Amino acid sequence: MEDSPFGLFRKECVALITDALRQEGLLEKEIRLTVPSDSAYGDLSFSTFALGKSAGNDPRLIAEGAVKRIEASHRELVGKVESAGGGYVNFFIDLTRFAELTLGVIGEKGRSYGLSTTKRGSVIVEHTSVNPIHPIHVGGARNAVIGDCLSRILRAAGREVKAHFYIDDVGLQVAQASYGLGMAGSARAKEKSDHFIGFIYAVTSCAMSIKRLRMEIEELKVGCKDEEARGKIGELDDWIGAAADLRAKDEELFDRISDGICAVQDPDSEVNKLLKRYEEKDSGAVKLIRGLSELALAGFRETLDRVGIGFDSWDWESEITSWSGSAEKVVDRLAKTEYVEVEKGTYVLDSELVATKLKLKEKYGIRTEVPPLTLKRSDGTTLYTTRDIAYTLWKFERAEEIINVISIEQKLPQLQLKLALYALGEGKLADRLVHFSYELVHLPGYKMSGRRGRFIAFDDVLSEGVDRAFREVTERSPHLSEEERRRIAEVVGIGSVRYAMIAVASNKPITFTWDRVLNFEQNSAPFIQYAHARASNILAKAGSDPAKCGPPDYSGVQSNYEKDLIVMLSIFPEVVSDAARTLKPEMLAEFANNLASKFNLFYDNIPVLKAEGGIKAARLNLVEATKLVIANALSLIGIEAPSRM
RNA sequence: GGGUCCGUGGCGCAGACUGGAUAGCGCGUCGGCCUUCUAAGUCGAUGGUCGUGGGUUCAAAUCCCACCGGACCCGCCA
Repeated sequence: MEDSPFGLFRKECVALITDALRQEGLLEKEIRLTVPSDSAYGDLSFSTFALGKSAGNDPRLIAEGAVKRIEASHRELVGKVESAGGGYVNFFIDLTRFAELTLGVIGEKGRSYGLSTTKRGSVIVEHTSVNPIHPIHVGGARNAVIGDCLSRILRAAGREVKAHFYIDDVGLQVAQASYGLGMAGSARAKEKSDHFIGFIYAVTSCAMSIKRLRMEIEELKVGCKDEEARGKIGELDDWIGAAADLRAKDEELFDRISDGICAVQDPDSEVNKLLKRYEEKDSGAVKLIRGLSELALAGFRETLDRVGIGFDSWDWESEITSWSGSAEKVVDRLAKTEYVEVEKGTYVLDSELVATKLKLKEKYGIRTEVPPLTLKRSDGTTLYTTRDIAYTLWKFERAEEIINVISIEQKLPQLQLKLALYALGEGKLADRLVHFSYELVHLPGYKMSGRRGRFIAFDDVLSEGVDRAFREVTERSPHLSEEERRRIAEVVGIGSVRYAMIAVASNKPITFTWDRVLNFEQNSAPFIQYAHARASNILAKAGSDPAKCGPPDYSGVQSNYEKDLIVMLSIFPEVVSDAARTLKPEMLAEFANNLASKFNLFYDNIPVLKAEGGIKAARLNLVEATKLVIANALSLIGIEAPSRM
């Protein structure tokens, strides 16, 4: 790994403490330095408590001895060294040299500062992959933003990344929506096409659920099972409520689909037949289902383009898994193993047997029985996870590692997928398959449900964000042209949504509220963008020829404001590699926010344009470097950095 | 019922992988700062037994166990 400026300082500290301890006859095999809780304790520190414990010495004496040795050694970036706290060796940066080094490296590398130059192997990041039956809602938005940020960060860390969108057009839901679309006749989209499909799907699933529940309730009443019937009636009420909301949006279209479904004896079996025909590539089914999927995808592309999310590959499930026969082949291969049973015409993988026989329970932290996985329906069609096994093999022909960004709800099927790979003798692939799971986005008061048409669409969040940003920029910068205010509003509004989606750790649920997502104050994209705009403004006012200030004098850059800023800039490459290693895109958001915060303190306390000569030159370099690193950090989370706001 | 994840001031979060010095930040509330590089900023005040109880350790928000609370999963859906 190439060294960040801070990494060089760390290396020097490690070398100094190693040498000192060796001279004292106390060598630790691994030196671990920590960043102190307070900068009064230095920039890195070493704790001698553990050494004191194992060597039976007083930690304080060890620390004091080490400091004496280090003080006598040659130092480059390390300035002062102190012992403190009864067992710490605290290292302080020599700011003049460190500023020169850090700002020199940033100036030299420019936009590539923070990016790794080492190539580190290929990886497919599969993300978003929203079913083409409704628009991308806020839950899918979280997936899309996380996946896109992961792709950007891994790419920055030297991985050869391909972003893939898996189009699940062989799913039952798509068949259902397509069945409804068939009933809609000549109705065409008046709105964005994926929103239109979302409406069709919700109406269809409502109508079908209501019909099914009514029949089930009848049967239960005939059988005198009143208790169960009451439960179903509650469910039915919920669907009827959803249906009423949908009907209010477009009565004519609603009635056409709803009446159509009422007239059919068994719509569920009709949907299943449609799906079967699609898997068999029947041309009528293909036309209908592909037509619907394309409509939805056109909408997705529009939305994703707007937020700067692009894909290297759009993978049709039908082509890769069903029509190519690869899913069928997976079933055949698995059927030959001892793990698959044929029950009532279905193929079932005994996941539990795979886990126990191949001793995978401990590896995957499984403490209970793993439920079996049905591979094929009794009508011969395949199930999602089965096709996903085939798709996974397909992806492994194209990359060494796979990261699937899929919500936590699919934890079990993702585990079963790995177990299935092991059953196939492809355990090595399973080990290079990562399920990057993230928690759901909840709505306050009700549960999101595409089937009921109850969700908040990503498009609506973006529009609202941009509208609010436009009002904000108009109020603050009325002198800018409308065109420029529109452009800034787009960057700021969308940035704030992206930031909100990425800033919370992915294993924590988010409760969606407009004010939280569209926050323009601290800990938000606009806050960071604003710091960037301020830095840009200083540079613009400084003019194009900073060289006339003379050579930079870094000995004049000694305040804590400047120091904190420089240290922050110097750790950026480490933040990128840590975020890539631990798959934590939120680290970039946090870093950018902290950097902006440090810059604001510097901005309010340290004059730049009014400084003179070499000091002015040094500060201008610092501002330039800050502007650059903010932009670099933001670009890794897909947020643009405007120069005016 | 079983499993997984989460629980940090009134609200929203960071810190937990890799234990270390006084637990950080934002919002909110109250009070300041624009004749000085854009106030989407900033300063001060307010507010926390880090869910509870044990354990390990020189040292626990962090590791282990139990319990409580919430979310999610346990389909011939995805």
